[in-house]
Amino acid sequence: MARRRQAVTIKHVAADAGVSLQTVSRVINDGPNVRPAMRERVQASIEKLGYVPSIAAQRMSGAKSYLILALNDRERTIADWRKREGGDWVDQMLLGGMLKCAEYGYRMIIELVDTHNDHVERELGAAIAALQPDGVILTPPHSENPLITKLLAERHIPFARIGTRASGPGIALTMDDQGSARKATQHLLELGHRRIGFIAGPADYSLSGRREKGWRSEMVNAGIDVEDLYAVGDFGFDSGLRAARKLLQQSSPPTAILASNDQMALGAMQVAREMGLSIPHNLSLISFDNTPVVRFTKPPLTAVDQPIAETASRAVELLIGNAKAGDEPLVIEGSLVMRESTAPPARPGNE
Amino acid sequence: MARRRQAVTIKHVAADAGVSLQTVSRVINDGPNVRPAMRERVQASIEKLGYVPSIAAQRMSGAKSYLILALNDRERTIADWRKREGGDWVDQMLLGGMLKCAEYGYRMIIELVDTHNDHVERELGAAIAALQPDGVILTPPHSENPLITKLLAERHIPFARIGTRASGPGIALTMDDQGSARKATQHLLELGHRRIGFIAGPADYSLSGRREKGWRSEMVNAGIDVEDLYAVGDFGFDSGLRAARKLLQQSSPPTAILASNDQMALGAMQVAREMGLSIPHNLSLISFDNTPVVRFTKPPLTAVDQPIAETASRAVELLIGNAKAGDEPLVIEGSLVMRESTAPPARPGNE
DNA sequence: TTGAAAGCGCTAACAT
DNA sequence: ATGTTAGCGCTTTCAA
Repeated sequence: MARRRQAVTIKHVAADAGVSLQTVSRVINDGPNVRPAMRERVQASIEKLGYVPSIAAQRMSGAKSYLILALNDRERTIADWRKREGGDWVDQMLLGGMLKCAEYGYRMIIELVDTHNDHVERELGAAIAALQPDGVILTPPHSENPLITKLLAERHIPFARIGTRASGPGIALTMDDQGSARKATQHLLELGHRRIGFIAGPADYSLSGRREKGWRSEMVNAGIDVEDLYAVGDFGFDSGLRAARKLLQQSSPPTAILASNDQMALGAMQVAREMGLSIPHNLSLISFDNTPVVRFTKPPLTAVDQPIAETASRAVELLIGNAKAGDEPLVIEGSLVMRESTAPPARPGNE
Repeated sequence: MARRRQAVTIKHVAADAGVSLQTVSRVINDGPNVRPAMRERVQASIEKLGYVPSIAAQRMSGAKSYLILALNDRERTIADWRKREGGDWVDQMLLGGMLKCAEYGYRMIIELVDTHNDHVERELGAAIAALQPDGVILTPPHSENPLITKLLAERHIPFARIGTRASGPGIALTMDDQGSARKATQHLLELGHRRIGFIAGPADYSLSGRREKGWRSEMVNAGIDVEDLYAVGDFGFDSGLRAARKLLQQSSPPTAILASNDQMALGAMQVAREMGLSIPHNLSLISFDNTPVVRFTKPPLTAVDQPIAETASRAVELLIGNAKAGDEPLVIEGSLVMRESTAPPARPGNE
């Protein structure tokens, strides 16, 4: 194991520029009290020698680590990767978060941690001790795990909680699930649908509740009785199958369905096909998430886009401190991406 | 900026266990010359205090950084993420690489670098200086960029080159493109196809050549003239469209097509649909890569699976040094995933 | 088998 | 405005 040393250190630069270490350090960190001439001379040496500060050394002397930890649920993430169903949550996090990190000289490290685990604290504690990140991004369901938020708060590590409105320490960011659900429901309403079914996500995700609430409130606003229009799934394809059957195999079935995620929508699609219902002619369908797969179904699905990249990007900015966090949760609006799975109901006003 | 210190350091452990720093260090690193009793005592203190060594400090004193850098092409990766077409290269790298890293206490950091850039060396040099990774994983097209391999070799940083057979410094790993192409072609041959078209990838990817070679050699073996059965694309959907048209709009079109990646296969599918050719009845289709999207097409595509996760995992093992690298490139075999896009030709023996 | 001392590259605190 | 000193947490000499 060759003992590898830094090729060119602050010392080399100092020697080359004929100044003290401290002056070089000041230049690197944009510190005050350096004459422009001096600054330039040092900068020139830095360029010449191709000097880049060692993060490890910077960290050692109490400065920043330039590391942001993105915490994802271990079990779920690995399962998604293995299934290869096209979910791109992690990619979008990287797209938004990692690129924003890079802008400021930070790196993003993905860390997988089990929420349903006695040793969350141990696992997370170990990651923090080893890496000493300058900030942590929590994704659901970690965002609402008190064990995690407590630990982070105690250690005074800045953190962002994505996908939650719950108050508490840390910066809360939400993708406006409720508003998006309203938009989707409105769209269906405007097309003339009255019986709009809803497939909810599992209760242990708070966003499931918010999506449901958005749908429900629009329905109530429109004066529509919501009875028999509600089903629950677990975000999996099979649960979408079951939920859609329940909704569609009744005497007066919905003419449109809003599914709380893409996989359940795929399940609903399958049921429609089995029942000989053509989409969008006999059944309109809108899904949540807008993962890649909805572009390739027949027909392509109208879907609520979750602005994951944008949200991750904002989270990083907030953590790094180049943006100010308010007291209220930061709401990043999603959008409804129109494709070909929605149309007016076949028999307007049917019931 | 609160000057954050390590919560529990090696000193605390030493004090708690009543031994010297050095002894604790030996225990942490499984060093020699520690009596079992001593080791246990120290271990107990470590557990009790929840001590985890600081990577920064370890790195500072010349030890490992426990960081593996995974280098991906910036432009291509970002474009893929933005397109959201379901490519999951990065995810599979993480699945294989990151999990393997975790097994040994390492972390994997994804780094995006432009290959077609005068300052590749600068960019990479900066990342290395800042992070001081213990190993680097190169993905195409970096794997064959001499600027990069040279830099890494000079600095004596262990690195793996994925997707190349080229000799040179570093560990070469390939996913057996040629063998996979042979398998796919054989499968088509066994089904009774003779006129098997091939859509090649762009020439600047060496794997394009290997895939082509596999197809060509099987065809020659079977005594089939390959004329008019070959087209080239650039891995994009549109190029698949063009290539398929060229292949299919001739007097004696192929009864089967092997496309060098999924997106081009999608293009071919579209052309078939336009021409009223049903898959697999009138045209058999096999694609390379097996990204998520091929599960959702109609019909689902038979595809060559690229074992990215497995390859990344092996690369990490080799880099960390828990496996020995041979001189020859390590070949990780892909597999043909059977779905519904292949069948015997409509009129057996047609030409 | 154990411990003490030196130093890794850098920055904060304190001179000058 | 610049330089000097001390120390971060750890590992590697070297000494006992």
